[in-house]
Amino acid sequence: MSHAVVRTALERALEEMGAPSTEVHLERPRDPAHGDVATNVAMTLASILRKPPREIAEELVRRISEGEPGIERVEVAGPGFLNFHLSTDRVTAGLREVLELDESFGKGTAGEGRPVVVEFVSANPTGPLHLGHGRQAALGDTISALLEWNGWEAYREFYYNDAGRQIELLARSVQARYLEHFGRDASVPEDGYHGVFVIELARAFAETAGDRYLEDSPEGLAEMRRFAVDRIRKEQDRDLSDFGVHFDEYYLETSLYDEGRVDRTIERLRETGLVYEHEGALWLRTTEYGDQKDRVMVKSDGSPTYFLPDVAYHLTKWERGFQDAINVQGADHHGTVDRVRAGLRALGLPAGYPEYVLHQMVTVEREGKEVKFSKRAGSYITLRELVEEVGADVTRYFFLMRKPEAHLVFDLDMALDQSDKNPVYKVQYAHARICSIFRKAGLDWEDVDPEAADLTLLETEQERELAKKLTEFPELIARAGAHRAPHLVCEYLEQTAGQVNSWYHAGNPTRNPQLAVLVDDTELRRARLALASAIRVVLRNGLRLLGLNAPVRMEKESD
RNA sequence: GCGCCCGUAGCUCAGCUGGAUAGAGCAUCGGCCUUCUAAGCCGAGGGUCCCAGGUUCGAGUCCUGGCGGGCGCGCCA
Repeated sequence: MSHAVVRTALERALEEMGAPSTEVHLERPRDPAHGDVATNVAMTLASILRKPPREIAEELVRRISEGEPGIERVEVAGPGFLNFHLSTDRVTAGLREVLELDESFGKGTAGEGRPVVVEFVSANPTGPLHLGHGRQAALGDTISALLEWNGWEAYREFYYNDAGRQIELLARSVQARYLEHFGRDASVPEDGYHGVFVIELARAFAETAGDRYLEDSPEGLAEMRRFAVDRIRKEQDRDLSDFGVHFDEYYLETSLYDEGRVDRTIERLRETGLVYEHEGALWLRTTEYGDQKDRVMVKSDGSPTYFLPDVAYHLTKWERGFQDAINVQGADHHGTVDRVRAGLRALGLPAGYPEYVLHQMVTVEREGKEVKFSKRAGSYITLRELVEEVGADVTRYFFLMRKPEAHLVFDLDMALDQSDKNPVYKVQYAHARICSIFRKAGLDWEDVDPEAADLTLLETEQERELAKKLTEFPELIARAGAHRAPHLVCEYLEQTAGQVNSWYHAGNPTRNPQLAVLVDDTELRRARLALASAIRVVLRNGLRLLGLNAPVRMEKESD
């Protein structure tokens, strides 16, 4: 790539000067006037060489500017920066690579094909998914995609807590509504589930089971539990599927008990010598590994706490061959991180396993005020309600556009706006506009032969900047993947779309026919079509990575 | 009280391994409509980067101490 030219030139010049070998840091200057590539080596070497940075910089310039191919000129600027201006062919040559690689442009190999399990959503089957789950679904799915783009083998996993007390409460809640359905006196437990969906569940259950469970019985409750969990799981699956999220595996907590993994985990922990009894309960000395306090594994009544199956579950990840595991969870669960890791370390797993991406909560605002309405769940807005109102693409993008650890304000007014003010539409429009140029020209993008185009004709500043932006895409994907940061992709797409839209509009034939893609000059037209085609590739790849559509044309929704 | 996260323009937020004059969108203001689609375009104003120290050629970024907000600190899940 273009940076390589500069790097080799710099390294050679430094060697000639007898400078100690250092990491040469190259960066893309924000201001185009500062050239295409810049470096601060002269400044970092100043103290080592005991020379003023500008003096070092000037010597480097003397050694480099002597006819280095691809480098048009080098300048010293500011306190000692070196600014490289590349020749246009060096800047635009990258476009050929974009077109050749097409759907795989942006892919990297950092993961070397290694497997990584990404756990996310992991909602209890006790009600409809809320917005926190939605954010998590978008994050987990996209982080998985980012890892795949960087050469990992991502495995999307959903852990079902189908064994605990919450399930019992759900069953009790359904039972109460069931009795009410038949006109009996009953009330939902105080800490039970009060949403409308419980009434729906009870009614549906009454329709299939009839009135034969009006007497309180273990069998009846078990039937209701099974029925409710099954229904809710199906509903959650449908909501996630409509949101474009699919899992490779649903791991059931009950299976940990059924397969004896929980008991085996206790045994293995006992062998570490970190287990002790206190006031009738069984504890693990997690403080040994940095936890705030020791944790109870088995309560004095003989039942395990949540901690134990959690450790057993994460142990299976390691045993299933995942040396890398990422958990996407709400930040309200961060208290469990240290203890789970401590439990795993006691069993010999490495520190820091698994890795966590903790995200903050979501609030929805309309006209600057928070809205909390919900028809079905009562106290919270469901994912489905939001998706039905603004669409899956907009919902996904909005959940991804902020870094996970920051609180997210979902602006409904902006989400419902179908103009370029809405970042999602802005990016999709940019893509559709480029596609429309090809329609207008009566061409398919496949018809564009990058080899036949003279890309040095793309010499306006706007086109050079655009070409640079497009060729930065792979680097961006690498960084976003390494940081587990989908929001960087959103930011990149929005910036790129802005540049694209402005390039497109500048070439409006009624205003500046000479700047239009479809100019009369055949050679220039060919070059611009190649650029347009490269734009299409990058925008589409970015949108797909985020799990959004890349529409060829935009249909206005009239309502 | 202890731990984690956040604090950047009126609002919502970016800001890479510490770099040049701190950026974007929304909102506001000014100018543009017979289109490679004006649900748009061009331009402008707007800043104590929470505060105080420190590290160094250089700090929004790193360190220490405060302040403000969120979350977590059960033999709950």
